[in-house]
Amino acid sequence: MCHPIHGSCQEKNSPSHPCGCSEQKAPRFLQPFILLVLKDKDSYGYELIEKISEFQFHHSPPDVGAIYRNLRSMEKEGWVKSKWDTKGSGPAKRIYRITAQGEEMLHGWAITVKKRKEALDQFLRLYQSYYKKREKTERR
Amino acid sequence: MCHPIHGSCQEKNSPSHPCGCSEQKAPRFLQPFILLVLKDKDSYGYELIEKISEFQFHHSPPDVGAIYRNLRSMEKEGWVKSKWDTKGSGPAKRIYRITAQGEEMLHGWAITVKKRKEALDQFLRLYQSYYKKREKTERR
DNA sequence: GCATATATGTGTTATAATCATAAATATGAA
DNA sequence: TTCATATTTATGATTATAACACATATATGC
Repeated sequence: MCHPIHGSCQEKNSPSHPCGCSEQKAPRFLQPFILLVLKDKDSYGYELIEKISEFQFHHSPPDVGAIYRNLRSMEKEGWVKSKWDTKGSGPAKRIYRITAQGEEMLHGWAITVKKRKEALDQFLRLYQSYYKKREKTERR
Repeated sequence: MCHPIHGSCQEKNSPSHPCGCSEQKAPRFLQPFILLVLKDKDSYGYELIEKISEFQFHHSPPDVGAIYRNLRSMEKEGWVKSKWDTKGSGPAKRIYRITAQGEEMLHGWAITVKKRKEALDQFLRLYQSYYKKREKTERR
């Protein structure tokens, strides 16, 4: 198996593993979404949950635990770094910023995401050739 | 949680669950690919592995165990049905055919796949707006 | 007979998702 | 000033899934 955040990935620098994640069999995409949101602007767990929900990738908001655990392990791997923000109202926030390494990771993820998207396109084209635009009319 | 092949899906007929799978959080797509291939032509485990590999959805062929276990549970659910084929050379093949229920399932999957694809498009558009076509030049 | 290709399966472990809960801090209301 | 609520971070436990490894059976060609 090969998932960088859990450190079990062999041959991280092989040509087929541009970022250590591109060749995963069945990745979920919480990590790259976190990285992409952070690329735009430093943020923290609670806010990330809201922002990622807007992506409609996750019909329901991503799991709270998953967000925090991912952030921590991503920090351990060096893709992001955090500092406490005690300013502002409410409890202190742990603000995350994407690192240079994290951006490298994001580039790798982009390749993975693109491949996946193309496969889904291929699926949909074939599907539509079998059932001409069925889903337009028969949506319950 | 909601994955039909493992039978843990609550409220299968709710409006947000058109096929019992459309609202999954992070589905992998082996099942719909199997169904789509079967829609084209009856097939069996070993052949499905080859055909699905060609989809380049799975950079490496799908797990052998996953294929057979999925086929068995899909049959239990009624999406496909099988019969032994002893004709031809080599060991007997268990030939699968998609059922009417299976096609309903496939329609639901198509909605899921489309949503997922759109989210990935959204990811890629944002990504490319941050790094103008970086992956074209900096591919290692 | 024996290696090999084809074909179907099972067992186990590693990883990830999900659900439940805890705990701390500020805010506003009673 | 106490109490409920919103915000924020976090952990524990359970289940689901993926990945890897292995086992079995049948034909085919040497």
